[in-house]
Amino acid sequence: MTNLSTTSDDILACARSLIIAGGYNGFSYADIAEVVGIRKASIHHHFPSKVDLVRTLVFRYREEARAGFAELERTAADPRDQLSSYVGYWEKCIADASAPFCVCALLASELPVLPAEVAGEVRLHFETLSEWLTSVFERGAEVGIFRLSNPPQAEAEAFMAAVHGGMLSARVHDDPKLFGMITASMLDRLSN
Amino acid sequence: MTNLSTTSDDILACARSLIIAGGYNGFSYADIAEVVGIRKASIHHHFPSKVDLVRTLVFRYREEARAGFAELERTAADPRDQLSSYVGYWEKCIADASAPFCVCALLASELPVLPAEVAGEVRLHFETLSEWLTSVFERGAEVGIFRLSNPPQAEAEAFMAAVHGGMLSARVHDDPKLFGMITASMLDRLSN
DNA sequence: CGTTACCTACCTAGTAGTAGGTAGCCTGTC
DNA sequence: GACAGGCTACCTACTACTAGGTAGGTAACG
Repeated sequence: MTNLSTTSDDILACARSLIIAGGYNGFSYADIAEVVGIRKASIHHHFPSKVDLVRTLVFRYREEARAGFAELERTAADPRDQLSSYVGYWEKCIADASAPFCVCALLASELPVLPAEVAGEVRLHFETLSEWLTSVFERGAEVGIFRLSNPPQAEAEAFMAAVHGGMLSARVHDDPKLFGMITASMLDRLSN
Repeated sequence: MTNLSTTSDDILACARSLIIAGGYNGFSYADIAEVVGIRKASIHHHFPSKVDLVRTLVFRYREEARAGFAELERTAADPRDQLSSYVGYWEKCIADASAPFCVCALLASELPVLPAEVAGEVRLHFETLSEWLTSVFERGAEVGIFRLSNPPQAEAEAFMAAVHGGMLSARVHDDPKLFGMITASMLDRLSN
């Protein structure tokens, strides 16, 4: 049991799901206060400003993602396995509605109106993600598991784009399986 | 010269670019008023509520898109040409920053917090788009121009997802060429 | 004379954020 | 062991400002 209060974690978790639903301007301190069961002013005690809150939130998200990639490097058997574990993770998040969208993908869409500090964190996540995917595609091509018609970086970027666009399509059609269909189609082509 | 005032068109055009930048909750009547050079209250004369404004805007956007697809059906030589004209259109919009994001893709990301009327319009656009893309892929497969490893619908959805995700990546990296790289990678695979 | 397009002036509700207070809990010191 | 000081986590009550929206007036025009 940690000696740190769980309230700030509750605030972060709540803010995360509110951002996933409607982005940076889609929620307020009042919304969080109601869900967490705390007064608006008390949130300012934990996070002086909204920028502090969201910057912290994205920073943690980024660290979690990085840890997830490291975990996949250790556990997954080969590049193909790594990719399908990655999309499988998202399929689960979308299907059980626990996190039906990537926080950073959502924030990225409103990047021009985001406070600079938040925008910077979002950009860093995209770099982390595209670097990891590129390394996976490179390894897959080297080992001969993937047959790529384009440079690994281009394939990785296209794959990443399809994942983010897939989240969007699944949201619009309110159909988690659509995400699976799209990512499966992307994975299929890697060895044909 | 049309006998309709141009002010309401100015308002719509302004709102469109504001939505492209930051979504539904990312702009206000005050923002529009300042750009168009009119008072806030005067916008309510043309569009009683924000929902009216955005619903109208998305409806027109949807009609424009539909007209664009019809145009491509008439002018483009074959399915491959249609797809590359489609992505070429977006490449231009992104490169000259005239409309660096699809209005409906952006609104779709905040779908859960969107007013129902607007959400409905957005969903209709996605249907229009995925139906057209599916028909293009079907025709391409029939004629033998495309060699698909998955059903046309799955390929169309993956293509559409990559286009939307590509806009996101181009925005994050502030690099219009990234969109071209991603879509080129998608097009390449259709005949390999 | 009615309609259109705009205006000023306003309203209510909500926004992020602040000031200042209180209750509980450690911790160091006599 | 008692107690003072400081710290954390919360509170009520507020500020300044912005949001979308309204009431009612005016000037131009067919």
